Amino acid sequence: MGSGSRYGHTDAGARRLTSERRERMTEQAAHRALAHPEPGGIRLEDVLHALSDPVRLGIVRRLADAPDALACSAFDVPVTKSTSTHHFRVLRESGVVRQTYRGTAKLNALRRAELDALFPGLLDHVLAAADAEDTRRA
Amino acid sequence: MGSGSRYGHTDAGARRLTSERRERMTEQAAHRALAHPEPGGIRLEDVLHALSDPVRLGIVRRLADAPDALACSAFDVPVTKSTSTHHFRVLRESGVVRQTYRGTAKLNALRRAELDALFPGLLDHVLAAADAEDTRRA
DNA sequence: ATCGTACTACGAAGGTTCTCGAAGTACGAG
DNA sequence: CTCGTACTTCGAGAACCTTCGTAGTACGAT
Repeated sequence: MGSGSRYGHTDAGARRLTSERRERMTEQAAHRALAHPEPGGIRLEDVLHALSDPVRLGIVRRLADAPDALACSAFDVPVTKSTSTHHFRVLRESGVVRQTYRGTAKLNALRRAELDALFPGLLDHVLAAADAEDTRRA
Repeated sequence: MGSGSRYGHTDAGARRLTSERRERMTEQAAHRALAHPEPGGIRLEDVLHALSDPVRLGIVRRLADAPDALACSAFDVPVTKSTSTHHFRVLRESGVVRQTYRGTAKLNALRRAELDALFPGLLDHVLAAADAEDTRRA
């Protein structure tokens, strides 16, 4: 999980996610390993970026209310399967969720404890803010 | 400040900022009015998106430490003037900062009270998270 | 009136993101 | 083994973001 440069010509520009595109599914499934950032490699800006998309924020909110990990198919997202895959990957690579295979399903769990250790209260307040916005607009 | 569609073919896609590009500087300066979203029009996703850029987060952090409003030129951002203008506009249009003219300067102030009313504790926790990340990496 | 400082608008480049459809792989059930 | 379900990869398109340089406007001071 190196850091890829992004946007523009200067080194001071934003840096965000890297993808492990070169790892084919065959191999991924073989050793059942999905690349996750270590806690120390989780960056605030990536987390905020991940949460700034309505589809992904919806996924995270749903996940926060679930007692257990959920398969990708358990979410009612307004996009196709392939787009859904993309969003789950962004969430995983930013460190927001942890994904594990289980049979044909891929389980998703919020990395609550790790995020709380890094950024105390942040996730809860974002979730509360999302709820507050819902209430306000209702 | 309508909402423009963004990305892709479906209506379910993300929606974010609109720009008031058509207002020329002449007119802006004339009636000294910059478009700001009303408190009710501030959206969580826009705020998170605004804060997910390192340049903008830096601006917001500096602003949070300042007792008074600061001119754009008071910030030591690693980009050119025109790029800086862009970032300040994103911050303004997302509702994070309030901008007012004063002579040739444009003063920037965090919309703390309004943001706290909408999303209690969110801004403080993002700022704290940014500090925590700094500390951790030092 | 002229000058300098502060900020803006415009046009463009280059990369990223979100989206889709079609085809493919992995796994468990029958 | 074959089938169905779950998820992925690939290829593509459109919109968007960040960045820049150049040229321009606004305001205060000289």
